[in-house]
Amino acid sequence: MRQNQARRMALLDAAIDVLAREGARGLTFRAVDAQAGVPGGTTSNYFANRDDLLTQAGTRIYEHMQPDVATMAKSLEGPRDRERVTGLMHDLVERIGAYSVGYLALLELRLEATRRPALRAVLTEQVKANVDANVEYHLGTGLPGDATTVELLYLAMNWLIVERLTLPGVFTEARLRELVDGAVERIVPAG
Amino acid sequence: MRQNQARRMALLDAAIDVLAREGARGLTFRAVDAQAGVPGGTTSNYFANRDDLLTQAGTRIYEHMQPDVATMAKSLEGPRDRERVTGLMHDLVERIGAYSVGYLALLELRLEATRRPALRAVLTEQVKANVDANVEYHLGTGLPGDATTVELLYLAMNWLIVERLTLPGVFTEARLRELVDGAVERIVPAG
DNA sequence: AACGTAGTACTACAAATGGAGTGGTGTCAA
DNA sequence: TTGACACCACTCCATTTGTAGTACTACGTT
Repeated sequence: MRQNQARRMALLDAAIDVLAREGARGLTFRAVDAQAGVPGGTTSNYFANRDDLLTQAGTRIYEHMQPDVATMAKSLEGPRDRERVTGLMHDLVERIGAYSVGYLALLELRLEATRRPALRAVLTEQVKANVDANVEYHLGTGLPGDATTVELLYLAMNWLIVERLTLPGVFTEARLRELVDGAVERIVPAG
Repeated sequence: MRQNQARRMALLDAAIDVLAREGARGLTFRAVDAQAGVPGGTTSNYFANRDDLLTQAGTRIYEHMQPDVATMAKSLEGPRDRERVTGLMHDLVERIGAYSVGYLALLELRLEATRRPALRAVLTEQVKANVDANVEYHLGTGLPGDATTVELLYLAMNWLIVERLTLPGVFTEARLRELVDGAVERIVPAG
C-alpha cells in the first residue's frame, strides 16, 4: 500500500471523473489509471479494493463541493433578506453547474450506496453534515426562515440541479431561473 | 428479431429490475436473461443492442409509474383545497416507495442519458409529458396554485424521494412526512 | 563523495471472468 | 408442411485483476 498522498488525491480526482463519465460500475482500477495518466496497476497499489476506492472518493467529492472562501465572505455583507437568499440559491446552482462532474459522480455514488452498506454509511454522514451546516449557516447569519425552510430549499434545489444536468431539455434555463426565484418567494418567509 | 410481445414485455420488466439492482452498466443481455428466467441468448433475439434495450426500458417504466385508476377516481371527490394536495403528495411518496425499483431504475437511466443521446431524447419527452400532465391535472381539477406551484412541488418531492430511497438515514420517516406537509403549506397557496 | 536502504514508479505477465453473437435442433400451431 | 419461436451449446473477444520483478529516486550515514 503506497503512501504518497499527492498521488492518492490525484487518483481520487481521476476516480471522480471516471464515476461521472462511466458510472459506478465503470469505475475500475484500470480506468482510474488511464484517467490519471499513470501506468496500469498503480491504483491497485493505492487502494485495497473497489469498496475502499468508492468510499474514499465519496469523502473526496465533498472537499471540492464546499463553497469557496470568497463566496462565504461575500454572503456576510448586506441585509439578511429574501433577496439575499435568492442570490445564494442562484450562486449554488451556478457553482454546482460548474462542477457538474462532481455532482454527477455523487449521484452515481448514491445509487451505488443502495448496494454497498459501507458507502451508504459514509455518504449518510456527509449528507447529514452538509444539511446541518446549511441549516446552521442560514439560521446563524440571521436569514429569514426556520430549519424547514432550509430543508425545503435543499430538496427543491437538488432536483432542479438533477433536471438541469441530466435532462437539460425539460426546462429551459430561463424557466429554471424562474423556478429558483419562485422557490425562494414561496418557501422563505418575507424577511 | 422475435415478435412475441408478452415475452418482450417480460424481458423489459426484468431489465428494469436489473437496472435498479446492478446499475445501467450492469444491464447486460445475459443479466436480463437470468433475471427473466429465460435461456441465455434470448434477450439478444429481442433487442438489437443495448441502446435499444435501454430506451425501451425507459418508456416501459412510465407505463408502471402512472397512478392507478382508483387513486385518480378518489381524487375527484371532495373539496379542492390545500389538504387535498397534501394527501396527494403523501400518496405519491407512498406509491413510488412501493415501486422503488422503478424509481431507482429511472435514476440510473437519467445518468446513462448523459452519455446516450437517444436515451436522453426519449426520457426528455417522457418527463416533459409527465410534468405537463401534472400541471394540467392540478389546474384542471381546480386545485389551488399555478404552474409554478406544481413544478416546485415536483422538484421538492422528487429529491425527497431520492433521499428516502438512497440514503434513508439522513431524514427520519417522521421528518420526511413533516417536510411533505411543510412543502405543501409553503408552496401551495391557501385555497 | 560513495554507499546502502526504503519507498515508490513502472512494466509485464498469467489467469480468470464474463459477455456477445450465432448456428442448430426441438416444439408447437396454423 | 411450414413458419415462428424456445432452447441449447459453442466460440470468440474484450476486460480486469493481482502481483512479481525491475528500475528509479531521495535521503541519511559513513
